[in-house]
Amino acid sequence: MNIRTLAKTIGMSHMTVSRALNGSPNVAPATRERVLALARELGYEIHGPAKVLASGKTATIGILYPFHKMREIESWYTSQLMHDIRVALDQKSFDSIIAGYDTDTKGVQDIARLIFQRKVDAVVVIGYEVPRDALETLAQRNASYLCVNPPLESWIDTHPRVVIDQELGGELAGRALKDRGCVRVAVMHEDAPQFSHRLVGFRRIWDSYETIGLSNGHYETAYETTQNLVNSFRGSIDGLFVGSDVSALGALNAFQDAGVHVPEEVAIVGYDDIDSCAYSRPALTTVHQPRIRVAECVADWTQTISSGSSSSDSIWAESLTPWLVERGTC
Amino acid sequence: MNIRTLAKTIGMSHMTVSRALNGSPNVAPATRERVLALARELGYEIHGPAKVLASGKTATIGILYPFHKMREIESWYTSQLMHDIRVALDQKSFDSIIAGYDTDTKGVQDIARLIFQRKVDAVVVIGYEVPRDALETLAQRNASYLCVNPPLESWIDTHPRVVIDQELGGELAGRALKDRGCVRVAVMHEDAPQFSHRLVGFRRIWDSYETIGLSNGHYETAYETTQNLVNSFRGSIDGLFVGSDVSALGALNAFQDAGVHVPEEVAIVGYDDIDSCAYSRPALTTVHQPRIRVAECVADWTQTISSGSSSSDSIWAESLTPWLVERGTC
DNA sequence: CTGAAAGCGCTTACAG
DNA sequence: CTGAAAGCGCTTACAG
Repeated sequence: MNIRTLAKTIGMSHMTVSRALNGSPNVAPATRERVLALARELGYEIHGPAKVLASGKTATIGILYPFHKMREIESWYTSQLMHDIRVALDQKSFDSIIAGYDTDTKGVQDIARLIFQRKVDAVVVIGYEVPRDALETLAQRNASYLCVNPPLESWIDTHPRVVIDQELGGELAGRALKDRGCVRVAVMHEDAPQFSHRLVGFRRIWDSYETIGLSNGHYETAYETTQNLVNSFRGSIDGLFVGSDVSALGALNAFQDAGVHVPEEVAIVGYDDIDSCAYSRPALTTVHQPRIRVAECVADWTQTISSGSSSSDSIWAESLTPWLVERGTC
Repeated sequence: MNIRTLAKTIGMSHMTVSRALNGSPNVAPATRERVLALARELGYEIHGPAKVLASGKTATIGILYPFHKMREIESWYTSQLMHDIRVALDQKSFDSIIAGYDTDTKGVQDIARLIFQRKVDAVVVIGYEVPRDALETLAQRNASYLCVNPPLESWIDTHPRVVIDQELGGELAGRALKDRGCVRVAVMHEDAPQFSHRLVGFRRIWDSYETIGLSNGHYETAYETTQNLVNSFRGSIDGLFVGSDVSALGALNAFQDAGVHVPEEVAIVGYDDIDSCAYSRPALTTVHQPRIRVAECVADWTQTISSGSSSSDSIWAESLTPWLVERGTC
């Protein structure tokens, strides 16, 4: 059943049917009613790809996330964020194609593909480690795209984005430790760009701190790293800022399993505010990144796509503020 | 840049270019090389929707999950499962459109839409609460679809599916409690169809048990429910089987916060084996549902789609086995 | 308010 | 192994 046979059985041209189906104002109300009723009755469904080919619009948006992360289910925060975004997009009647990208230069192809192949109207790129080339490619070809939690290098200012203030986040974590009365603190994180920005804020509060590297963001890695260091930590530090909640949970458990009291002997502050922060004992004090607001921003940005105002106008940008969630570990 | 102008600049018909791009064997190797090289050099990208319109294949699959669940981020298990499936599909070169469906009759439209509009070749429907109508609709229209963790009513036998043995799962939980030496146990779960199947298995081990209802699957709900009952539980039960890990974590924390020792006074077994089971203290003993194997099955099933053998042949079906993961709570 | 023409960018037969 | 024709199911101008 296509639009032509539908039109034939109703007894009008397929053009009128098309207009009625698409809610064009140039249709007599009575005509519209008949078309809509018959279409439902006969179970007519529009052929999406044909519509896309003719109209150029897909009503679909790509959500891209750093793939190595998810393969290892390392970042719950990103996982939850993606779903918040998907739901927000759904409410604007966009379907979402979710896909991963490599964070090295190969990722350029991953990121550009969906848009260049016209499978989507626009693309939301999540992550602190987007290959810069990918963004430039998108910009050159005049594609619609939005960076969410992008790298905070200065070149990002040229690209549409929604960012969360990482420096402030680090500052909040540092202040929490300070307010609790800690005097010697450490910072534990993997080697990824977002952490250096958080540390800028952290340093506003703390002149000096010990740094502990993590080879990745897995719970087990943080657990083992902490376990190995627990004796040297004992009495030497009384506060710890961990780059992500999953890692913070690993550190917390390692401390407690070794008989170190949290927060009495060591206070801990995490980052992200994933759901499981509330499940540990003591529950994890952390810096909240406003996922829902990010998703709302993405939905708002959506208005931009159709109006294709990629030209001279100012770059679409939104900056959001994190906040501290005090629970039991600090 | 479309295929015709590409063909023109190479100096051959666009048909030959199409064949070369699609890896048809009926192309001279030398020709293929030239086409591929030029296409890359000129940055040609195929127009997806046009290809779909002409060929009827989208190279995209819909992944559908029960929406009310995710809106409340109630089911981490489902969330993780979806990503496992997406990655498995990605490796077979399918893009994934992820969407939610209502679990009442309205969900029929949600589930059928992507396929009827030809946005996807097939659909993977996740969840214990799929509206039966939706599956019948899909079957009638000869659509390709696969149920993952479907309701285990007998009518499901008519539909392609991958199921996990729920009765066995419940039995494993029951046995774990028994083996630990528990004598009076309770079961705590929300009112959803999968739990009745698990209880069938549980009853193979336990003739009688107390039942505690949960109004939903949120952590807080299980926490509060347990908190309110903790005094009557004390000394009255020594084992608890909770329908999902998130709820089990809530119960565990409520017990411990009230000074009840786990597992000494009350042993707890959860269900799903989500990541955060390992983060609690004691870590949660639970029944593992093999997500990765489910995703592999979905990827295998993918072969079915093209061969369109929906007719007489036997229904595609796969049954997987859960297992117990012993940690600290039982 | 409605319709006939042309075209979106591919692929599927069908010839050669 | 290569090409000219026809068509996939819509929408976008353009007439009326």
